[in-house]
Amino acid sequence: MLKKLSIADIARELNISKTTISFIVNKRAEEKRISPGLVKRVEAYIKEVGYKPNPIAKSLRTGKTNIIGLMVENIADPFFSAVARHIENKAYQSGYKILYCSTDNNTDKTKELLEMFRERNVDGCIIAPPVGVEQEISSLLASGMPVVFFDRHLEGIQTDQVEVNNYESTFEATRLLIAEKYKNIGFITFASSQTQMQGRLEGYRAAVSEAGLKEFILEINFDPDERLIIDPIVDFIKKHPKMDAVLFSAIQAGTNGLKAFQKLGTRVPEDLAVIAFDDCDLFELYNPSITAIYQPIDKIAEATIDLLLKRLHKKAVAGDFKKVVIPTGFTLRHSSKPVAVRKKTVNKKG
Amino acid sequence: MLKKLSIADIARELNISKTTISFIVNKRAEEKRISPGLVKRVEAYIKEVGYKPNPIAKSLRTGKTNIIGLMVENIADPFFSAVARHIENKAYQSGYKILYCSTDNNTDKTKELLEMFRERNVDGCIIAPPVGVEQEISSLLASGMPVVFFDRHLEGIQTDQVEVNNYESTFEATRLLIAEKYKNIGFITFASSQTQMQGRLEGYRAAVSEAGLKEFILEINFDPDERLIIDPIVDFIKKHPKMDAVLFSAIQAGTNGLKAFQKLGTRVPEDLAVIAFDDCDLFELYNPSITAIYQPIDKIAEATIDLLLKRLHKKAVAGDFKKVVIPTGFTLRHSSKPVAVRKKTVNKKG
DNA sequence: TTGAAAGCGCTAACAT
DNA sequence: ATGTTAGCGCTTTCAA
Repeated sequence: MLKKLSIADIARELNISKTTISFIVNKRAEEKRISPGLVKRVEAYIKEVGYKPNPIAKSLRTGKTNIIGLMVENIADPFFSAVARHIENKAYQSGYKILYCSTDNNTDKTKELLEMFRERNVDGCIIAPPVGVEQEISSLLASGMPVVFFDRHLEGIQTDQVEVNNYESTFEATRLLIAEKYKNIGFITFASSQTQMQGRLEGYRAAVSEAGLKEFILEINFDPDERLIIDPIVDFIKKHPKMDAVLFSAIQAGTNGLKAFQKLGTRVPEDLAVIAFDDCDLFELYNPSITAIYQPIDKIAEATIDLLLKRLHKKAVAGDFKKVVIPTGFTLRHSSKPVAVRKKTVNKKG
Repeated sequence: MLKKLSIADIARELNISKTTISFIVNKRAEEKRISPGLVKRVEAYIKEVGYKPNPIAKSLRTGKTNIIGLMVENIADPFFSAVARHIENKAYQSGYKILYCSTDNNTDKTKELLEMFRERNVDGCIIAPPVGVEQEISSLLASGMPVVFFDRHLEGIQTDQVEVNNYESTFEATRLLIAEKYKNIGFITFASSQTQMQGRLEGYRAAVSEAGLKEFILEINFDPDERLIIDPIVDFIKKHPKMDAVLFSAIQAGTNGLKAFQKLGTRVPEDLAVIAFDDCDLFELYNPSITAIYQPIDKIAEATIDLLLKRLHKKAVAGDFKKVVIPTGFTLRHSSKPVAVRKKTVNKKG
């Protein structure tokens, strides 16, 4: 392994200046009116010896890194990792690499991470922001850093953003349960002031209120330890025996909700009809299958990275921010309507 | 937003040299015997104005980037994203950031990505390698880049690696099915010459052969389009009506296998007993619950990043590579043993 | 049409 | 105990 060649080595070898080579390498030969002969000779030599400009030196000089900072709540979350995958694809196609990090919705950690993005000179950021970092994001924005929010936004901050129609999704889902004659519809969610969670909560509340029904809301403090999610759900269900349907606000609520049902022997939809926000294989294969609101992850990711790339390529007007709203989809399955003929369940016999 | 301060600004302001400041900032004041008074004055000023050294300039000078390259098959895969999460935690604790990318098991793409890691001067790489990039990895290693393999390795390449005991896992799982008196045990896997998949296949074959039973093997060409996984499974099951048990070699085989069962109306374990490699909520909540071999992802990730950090901190002896084998766990559920008293299933009535 | 040279911000060998 | 200075490899202004 020989030492990597620098532009100076090439210049010396070819007996021409670094400047000329730099122009050729950066495809500015024509603009700089370098003779085609020279261009050919240099390009041939570069290919022959496999010269690649050092991106770090380039960054130091230009201030550009060709790196995008991606900040999600948790990269292990299937939603965020799927978004990351799509973003990665598009970013690499445009020559950008991705530095990722997880916030855990921790404000202090997020602030550090934002500071890191600034120090590292990432060219732009894609962020699913926790509340409480408004000031830091504003400062980042003020310093000229392009920032695109996705999944949620921060009140009072003007920047590009991509979201699904959270309010409408739960509003319609709740109305569907109401149309099926459910009278006591619960909403199981996480305690969060994030905009997307607020939107989902408000959609539910509006539909229930419109129908003159009573609210049953459980707000769980999110914890990676799933027992701390399952147990409150168990308690909530026990506490409200009249509840005949439930809407889960997020995937972790839905899957842990099913685990709670298992503990309690709750029958779906006989004891409790169910609709879940976010879809997954489990909901398709569960018996009975679970009706779900799904987020078109590919569309969300693509809109997000497109917005950022437009900024990076200066195709977007400074100060003119876009808000893209992606509609969710709905997968109607068996958990959300009463069974006409009630079947005997095997569970009770076992 | 003022321009960021450089070490030169501080030097001018404090009327001392850049060198001194550099030593102080890099905690080498004592070693360089800088007077405590000065150290204090400088540190106070630095804190006051919030000076942070520019990591890019530092990288250019030192050749170190404090960036780790993480290369997985697909960051959207729950296994890999969970590994990524754990690695991220540990890496950030040690001051390293992570650049990630997905190979899709595509050789050409992987080669480009490896080249990118080299160009970008990442300090070390964590790689789940596809076959076919032996030469490129060797060259990377030869140039002094620390590389840790995980999930699988590449034949003939000496480097640190972390894996689970694939062979033993499927060997024991198959023996378990044999002990339950299953006679025609199938193995549903993906066509792959990767070491981990080969290990799982061989474990199955050894156990079947030991018991003098017949092999039933389905090798599917992996495709992100799940229909192209489900359909072959459906065909395979139809083609082998005598098959009474099946072992899935990976999560995508298992989940799509259940979808195939759904299409066919296959009853578990009455028609087909099941054990799956990799565990997930679906297997826990499916009816009947699915027995699974699980990979301790936290342990895998920790062993991997530890190995790399040891290299980066020069705590590992050059040329002395470690191979860490993490034992899988086994979650015995209801899909892997005959039901003593056959229950009538509700499915058939509905 | 091409080249010389300054400088991005930092580190470290070499003074003093 | 602290300072001078030469780069790391690149881009770009200015000059020729």
